[in-house]
Amino acid sequence: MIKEETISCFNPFDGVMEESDKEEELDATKAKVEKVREENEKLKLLLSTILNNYNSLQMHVSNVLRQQQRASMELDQDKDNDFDVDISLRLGRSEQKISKKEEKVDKISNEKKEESKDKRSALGLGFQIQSYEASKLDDLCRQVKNANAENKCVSSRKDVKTVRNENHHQDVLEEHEQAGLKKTRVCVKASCEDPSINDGCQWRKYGQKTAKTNPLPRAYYRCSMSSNCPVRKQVQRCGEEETSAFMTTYEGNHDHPLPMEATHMAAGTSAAASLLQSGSSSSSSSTSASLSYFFPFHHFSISTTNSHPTVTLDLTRPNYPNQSPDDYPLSSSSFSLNFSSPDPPPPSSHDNTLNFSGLRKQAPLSTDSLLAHYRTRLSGQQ
DNA sequence: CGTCTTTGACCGGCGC
DNA sequence: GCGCCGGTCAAAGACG
Repeated sequence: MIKEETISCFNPFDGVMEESDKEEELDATKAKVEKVREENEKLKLLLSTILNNYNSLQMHVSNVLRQQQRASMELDQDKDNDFDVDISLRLGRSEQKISKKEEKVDKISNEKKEESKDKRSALGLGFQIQSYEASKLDDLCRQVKNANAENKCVSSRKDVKTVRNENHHQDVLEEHEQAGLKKTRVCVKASCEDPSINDGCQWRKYGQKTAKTNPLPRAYYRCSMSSNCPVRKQVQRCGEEETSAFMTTYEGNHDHPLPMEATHMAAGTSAAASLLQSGSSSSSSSTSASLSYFFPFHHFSISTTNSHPTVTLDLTRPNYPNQSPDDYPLSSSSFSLNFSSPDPPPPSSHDNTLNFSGLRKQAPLSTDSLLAHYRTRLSGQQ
């Protein structure tokens, strides 16, 4: 190579020129190489920064998971101790013994949860954060319970006994019945493509009727997760114009454990039922705030129709008053329902209606989306 | 074959 | 007492 160059530079005139050209070329190439090296260093630095960020995020996620595990363990203990207390319409866990069949159902639902967890994220944040939030919900349930207890203490001696009684939710039900009131109902109005909204439970349809007041048929379902579960629900379209909105009415107490997806709704509806039980006087800030926590962006009201004390939760009607971002629930976007329709419902024909305002605004950037964001950046850089 | 849905019949509460 | 109406039952059919 050098020899060839020497030979080619044999011409004394051209040789000087070519030599200086070559040197310039060499310098330019060296400069280019240097630039590329610098860019390479920069890219390396950027990559290491991203990797550091990713690692720290992973650390954060693992911390969250650890906290969640601790919280869910406490949640289980609390459920065993006092979650069953105080709530008349309890769609959640009960004290009754679980049959083998129900255990099987529970196992299956847990397996399904694992599957869906994997689908949501490789790190499984969706489900984990739900259960982390569940511990918070449990705390709020206790707040509702305490608020109810305070109200009861004020009202009468008999009620004081009732509050102290472990099964006082049964007493409250009896009081309702004595007063001519039937079982507590919780209506949930939701926008949904499919009337059989995914509320975490398995339902078996046992009837359909066209009510006089509404030309659209009303479907009757009973819970099929347990053979003796007394919980019923009715599903009815809200009107011809709002074909995507359904009113789902829940009635009764589950006698079996529920999957986590169902306990979210159950905790909220239980809070609603507790609010009802404590009477119209319970429009205290704590109880309404608790309901706002369970159904953060939506409108809810209490009414009594045909002797049925009813809490109506309107998930089609956003309610976004002012609030600080610190008040965001951790994973409000994990709710299983589809809140697509912003249309307000027709004015309620119910009487004795108390309205409460939700306290929370928009869902924060979830950890899932944060991870997705980082993954996109990583894949783009590498 | 088991499970679920459909649908007409039936029952009980309520108002007149 | 009667009729209306909401809710439930249960047989038959559909479906996987």
